Amino acid sequence: MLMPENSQPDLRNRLTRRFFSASATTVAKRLLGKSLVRLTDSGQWIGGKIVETEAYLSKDDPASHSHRGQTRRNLSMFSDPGTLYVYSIHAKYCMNVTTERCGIGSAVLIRAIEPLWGIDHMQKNRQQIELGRLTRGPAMLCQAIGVAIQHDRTDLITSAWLAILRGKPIKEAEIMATQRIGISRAVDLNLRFVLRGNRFASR
DNA sequence: TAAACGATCTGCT
DNA sequence: GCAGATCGTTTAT
Repeated sequence: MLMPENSQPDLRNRLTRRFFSASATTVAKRLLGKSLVRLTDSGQWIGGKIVETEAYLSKDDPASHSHRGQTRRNLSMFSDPGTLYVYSIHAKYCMNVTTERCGIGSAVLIRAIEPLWGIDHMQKNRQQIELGRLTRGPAMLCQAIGVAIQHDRTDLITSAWLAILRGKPIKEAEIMATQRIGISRAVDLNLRFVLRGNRFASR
């Protein structure tokens, strides 16, 4: 399951702007199985495989931060596709990637990864040894890979330290759609996507 | 400027 | 499984 400690993510497999230029729902599904990687200050790539995402739409989605239009907080959600949107909630941070096109305001919340690279580094970041509680939730994930509010607006296509890479293709049957977690509006939309049976997804 | 509210997590049962 | 911590942003006064 887990990759050998010494294997490195291959930056040649980086996703393009085109990948993120689809609807949030499509991108949310397609991000499953991709690798989220971050270069630390000490020159080490850390991260893992995306196993859980949620789509937040621009229209007809009252749960989306963009629903009431642009504010200071959600500005980056309206940027070019492939831009990082980091927001704070409950004194923690969560990360999204914008989708579709500039000015739309749709994005995908990355909720959980399967730890693969730099596990020891992520454990230190979180003061958490247990793998099952290392990156299992959007705020845990951000803390583990050291993403915070100052990284809002980072371009995932060109950034030297943060990237998403292609992985083994995922079959539709491996994807499970459920209600999104922790929201009070538009609860009936099935916009949360999980790699079926993966132990690193939340819940 | 005050009050309320989260796209949450942790620690303790 | 549940109560409580925690703090930036939004909304009300």
